[in-house]
Amino acid sequence: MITKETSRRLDPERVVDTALAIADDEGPAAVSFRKLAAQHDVTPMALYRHFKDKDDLLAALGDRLLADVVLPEPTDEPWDKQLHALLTAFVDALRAHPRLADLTLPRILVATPGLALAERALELLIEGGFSVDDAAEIGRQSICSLIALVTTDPVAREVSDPEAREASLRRKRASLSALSPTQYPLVTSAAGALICPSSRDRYYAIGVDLVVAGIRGVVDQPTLRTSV
Amino acid sequence: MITKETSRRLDPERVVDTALAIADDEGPAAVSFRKLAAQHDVTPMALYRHFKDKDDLLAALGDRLLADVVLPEPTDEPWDKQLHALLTAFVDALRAHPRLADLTLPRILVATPGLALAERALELLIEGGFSVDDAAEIGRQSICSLIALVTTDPVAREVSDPEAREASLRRKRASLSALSPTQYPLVTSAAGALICPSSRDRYYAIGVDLVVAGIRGVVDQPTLRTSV
DNA sequence: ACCTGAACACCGTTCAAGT
DNA sequence: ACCTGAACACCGTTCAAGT
Repeated sequence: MITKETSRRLDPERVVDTALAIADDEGPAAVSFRKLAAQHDVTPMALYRHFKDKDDLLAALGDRLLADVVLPEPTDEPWDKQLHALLTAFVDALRAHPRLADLTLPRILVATPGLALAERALELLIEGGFSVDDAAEIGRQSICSLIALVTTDPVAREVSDPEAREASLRRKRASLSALSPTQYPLVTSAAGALICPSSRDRYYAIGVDLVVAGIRGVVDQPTLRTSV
Repeated sequence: MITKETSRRLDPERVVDTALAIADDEGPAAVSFRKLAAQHDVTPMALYRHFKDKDDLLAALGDRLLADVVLPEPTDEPWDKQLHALLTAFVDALRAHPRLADLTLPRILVATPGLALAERALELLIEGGFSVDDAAEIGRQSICSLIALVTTDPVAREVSDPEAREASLRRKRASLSALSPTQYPLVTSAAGALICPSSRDRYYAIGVDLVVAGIRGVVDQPTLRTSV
């Protein structure tokens, strides 16, 4: 029994692999059908058999990231602790690909791992006392915040080239230290922390803490009571 | 005394005006030097006298948005109430241009209105009990969250074309209602709220509330005490 | 200083055609 | 079903040149 790989010269999964690699170090804008085709010894048009258009390819990248989310098992801890663990799992998956984190948003309610995440988040929020609709709204916004957290990861944001990265940091530092300390006393004295956080782990820990603390603080808050 | 407009055929501010208009309804990617040049009866290359490159043009757009921020006067209310007002002012300026909100992030510590906002935010956070460095970190993350809030504004996100918008909403609703209600009971029952929030004002109100509640909840929290 | 013209090295995507 | 070839309508940007 011989493999029937006669007609399938192109494996879509392998195309996504190389797209992921390109996007990781040059950003999603640098991913092009022409580049991918060249790397797979094929005409650009061949890709259209496997991806409807570029958006479809990027959607596949988003699905890849979501597939890396490992949901924590339910425990008997309070809802907010479990939500914290759930959101940390989400962030942990995205952290590996900071430039692509955005791509997950439109895929969450489509890809299976995204749906599982959403379902569990709603469960916990409702356990926390939110109505179904409020849970949906709060959950949506929390996910957006965390994606933004990853997207703006100050460590990974710059180009992979470490020398260009250093140059950009120096430029930022210079522009801040050129400011008048009497006009902007706090901005100038916080320059270091504003430009680059002390540690990447701490950055993400604070990010998730802020989101969960926000949710905890907003239960039974007047804004949610507003009809409309 | 006659106007000396002999040599300046091209007014950079007017170019930014039309770039803003294009970006507002087709997104920043649709802004091109060639299109702008055509609309101003000039060669694409003429723009390079006024903008170093496309990034420089987009930076000018970011500055435009920041210029619309109207900082509230300091009052004698508690720090968190004042911070709420400050962040609301920021969001209010960005809301007018949801597709461009991202462009402000790299300009905040550069443009004057952004610096004023940052300085005031740091003041209030320090008044709230944060160290200078923690205030910087928390402030940075809060701004990122709010930009994401605007960027993902579910009402304005889709194309301006209201018919295409309706079609996209229908497609999303259909994809959610195709899910198994036994497997995803909450996602399916919250479908409406997940796809589109009830009101735009409420959406933004909840967004700012969440951020401020998060900050309030995180004062004196263990994560911030971690050295490093 | 400000603008033009031609050119280079890219894009996504359509359409008709091959096997 | 899967891939090719040629073409269309775009991009940003460089370089040399005009006034």
